[in-house]
Parts: sequence; structure tokens; C-alpha cells
Amino acid sequence: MSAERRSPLDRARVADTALRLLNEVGLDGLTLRAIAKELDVKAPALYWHFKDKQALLDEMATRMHRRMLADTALDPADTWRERLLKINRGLRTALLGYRDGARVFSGSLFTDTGHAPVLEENLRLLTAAGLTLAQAVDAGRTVHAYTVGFVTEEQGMRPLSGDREARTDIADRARRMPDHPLAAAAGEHLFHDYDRQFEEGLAVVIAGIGARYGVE
Amino acid sequence: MSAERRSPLDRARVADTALRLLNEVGLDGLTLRAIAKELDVKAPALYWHFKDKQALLDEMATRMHRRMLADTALDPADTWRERLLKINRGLRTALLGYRDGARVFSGSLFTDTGHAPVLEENLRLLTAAGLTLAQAVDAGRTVHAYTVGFVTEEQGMRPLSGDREARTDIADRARRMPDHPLAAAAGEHLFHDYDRQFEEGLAVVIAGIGARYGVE
DNA sequence: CTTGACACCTTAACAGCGTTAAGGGGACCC
DNA sequence: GGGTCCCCTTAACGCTGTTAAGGTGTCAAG
Repeated sequence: MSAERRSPLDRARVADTALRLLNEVGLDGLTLRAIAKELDVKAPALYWHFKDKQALLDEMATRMHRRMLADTALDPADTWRERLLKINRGLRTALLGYRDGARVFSGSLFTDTGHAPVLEENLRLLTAAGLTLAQAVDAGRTVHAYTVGFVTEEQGMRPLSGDREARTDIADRARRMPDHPLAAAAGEHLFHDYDRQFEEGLAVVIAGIGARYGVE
Repeated sequence: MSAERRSPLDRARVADTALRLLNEVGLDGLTLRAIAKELDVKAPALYWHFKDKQALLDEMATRMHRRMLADTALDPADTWRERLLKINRGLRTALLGYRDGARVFSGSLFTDTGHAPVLEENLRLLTAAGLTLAQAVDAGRTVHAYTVGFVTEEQGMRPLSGDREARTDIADRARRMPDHPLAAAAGEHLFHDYDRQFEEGLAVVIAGIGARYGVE
């Protein structure tokens, strides 16, 4: 009998396993029992490492973000525009890397201050370009809100089950708006080529920062 | 004995009651049984009017949006800048008008095309200003993503229970980032005066549209 | 070598969730 | 009077996050 002994769990193993499982089952399928089974453990065992499920989700979001920072090559010589492009492209990629990534991310708080060095660097870059600290914070939050908002909508469209899928059928959508030709034609653009749309919006926001704060 | 007869339910009454209840209990507390009790009915009765809970949430989002459009005075003589300001201020106000409004909204699809006329008008305004239809769609989606993203984050901060509240304490946050003075000081701005921050970001995005597409 | 403490996990259970199946009662029509 | 359709109820299902209580292994102190 006897089942060789499993080495004890820790927060990192739990969170990483949960992140891997997230991709298979989605946020709604990510139950504590499913995570526990994956770790060869019973659900209440998780409560030794996390006070509740939200704490686990917070840890997952933190690790997601950490991985994104690690995957994004930040050159100290970046211009502020390059930096904002890199960071937000990286953020979108990271969020898209997990099913319901944006939902997990935006509903959670970081569990540590590991993001501080990069934040510091970004603020340094923006203030060096001529922005006040308050303006730099505003600019960062604005582009961040845009990116997270965009990916949330993008991911919200993906796993549409049957009935709801039909509501985004472009031709059908157009047919339901007979007296609104522009709105009908907009469907063609709305549901296609998210990569291009994201880049376009990102360029808009960054151009706005340059314009409003008079920096190059 | 007898219980005078309640007039039959309909989708509108259910959705409006659910929206009212949402403000008292939040999205997590918004159970079908709670909604049913409010309507003096048992939970399965709701399945006569909605195929499942998501369909009810879709209807709620649709009515939320409809209310927002009704509350926003749109002058056909608006410039495109005025229009984008009005629409997105109105959207934020509407989302803030319900607990977890942004979460409900961004997880749902509209159940009808009632929004088409306003969308049509906005696209007309933007294209008349010189944008192509594709650009107008991109611009609209960009500012929309910003607004929804901003309010999602804003509302995510609000009902922080105990433990999580502490993590946003500004002084404490700064203390945990001793080697990152800019990041530490950013806390002061990050968690204060959301109205001002939203306006600032909205101005940035709109300036970006003007700059990138060369329209006044 | 025993005792006790502590870390880590299990078993059992609870209240509550969304959802389905089956059926009942009233209103209307033939 | 019988049938049909609308609107709702009762009962139940499998599932969820979470708590309480207890067990087992490891390791240090006496």
C-alpha cells in the first residue's frame, strides 16, 4: 500500500497549478476541489495555505503579473512611448495567455510589492520626459485601464455558448438594424482583428498622453 | 385564504427588481432565490421568463445601458468631442449607479438593438468630422474600453473587506516600498479623487483621437 | 526513549447555489 | 364539461466555498 509521500504544498505550487488548470476549465470551472484534485489533495487542505479562494486568486494575479514583467524586455534607454507600448502589449499578451485572464486580474489585488521596481522605472521615465508625478500616474492608469478594459471585452467574446454566439453574428446583427447603416456596418469592424484594434487604441492613448502633456 | 392574486411577472419587472436588489446585496449576493423572494415568487418561476441567470444579467445590462442613454442629453449639434465626453461620463455615472455595475455590464451582451440609434448618431458625428468608419469604430471602442476599464478598477476598490482594505492603505503601501520613492508617492494619487482621474484620462483619450486622426 | 509541539492534511458536514423535472391551478375556448 | 395554455410551486439534484474536528508525521526538548 502506501503511497509514497508527496512533498508538502506551498503557495507557489498551488497558485501555479491553479493557473495551469485555469486554461483548461476557465474561471467558472476553477473550483477548489478541482485544484485540490490536481495537487492530489483534498479541498480543505488549500485553506492551510490561503485564507480563502480570493486570496488564492490574488496570488494567481500576482504571479501572472510577475511573469509578464519577466517576459517583457525593458531597456532603461527606452523612450516613454516605447515603454508604454512594451508594457501594455506585454500586459495584453499575459492576460490573453490565460482563459478569463482579464477577469481574474481585474478582480484581484497583488499580494506583494514585486511590481514596485518596474513601476518606479516607468514613473522615472515619464517624469524625466517632463510630466509631473501626478500626470505620470494619471497617464499610466489611463493606458492601463484601456488595456484591461479592452482585453476584458475581447475575452468576453470568446467562449460564447450557442445562443449568445448568435447575437454577435455580423450579418444577422446588421439585419436587426435596418435603419442604421453605420451601426450595422460597424459590426464588420467590431468583431474582427482584435490585434489590430488593440494596437490602434493603444496608439491613440499614447498619442493623447503626448498631446495633453506636451511631451515628445 | 387566500392571498390576493399577484399580477403575473414579466421580463421587465424581474430585471428592474434585480437591478434594485443589486444595489443592496452586490453581485455575489444577487441570487435567484433572493430576487424571487423580492418578487414574492419562488426561484424556479424565473426560468419561465429567462432561460438562465446569464440571460437575466444580459437583460439587466441592457436596461442599465438604456437608462444611461435616456439620462444623457444628446444634442445633434454636439461636436464629436462633446459627444464622446457626454457619452462616457454618462456611462461611468450609470455604472457607478449600481454596485458592481461595471462587472455586470462587461460580462453581458445586450438583448436588443435599442442602442443602435445612438451608436448611429455617434458614428455619423465622427465620420462627419473626417474619420473613416473604421477609425470611428476604433475610436469609439478605445474610449469605451477606457471607461469600462476605469470603472471596473474603481468599483473593485470599493467594498474591500478588512484584510484586503489594509493592502491599499497608502502610508503602509509606501512603507513596503522603501527603495522606490516614486512608486511609493504614487499611492497618494492612485487612490484619491477618482472623478478627477477619470476626467483626466478621458481628456487624454479624446486628445489622442484628435491627434491620431487629425480632426478638430 | 518518551513527550509534546507544530506543520500539514483528511473526513465529515453545512448552508447555499443554479438548475431541472413534474405537476397544479386558474383563465380561456370549444 | 373538457382541453389547452400560461404561470407558477414543490421537490430534488449535484455542486459550491467553507468550517470544525481530528489524525499523522517530523522534530526538538526533557
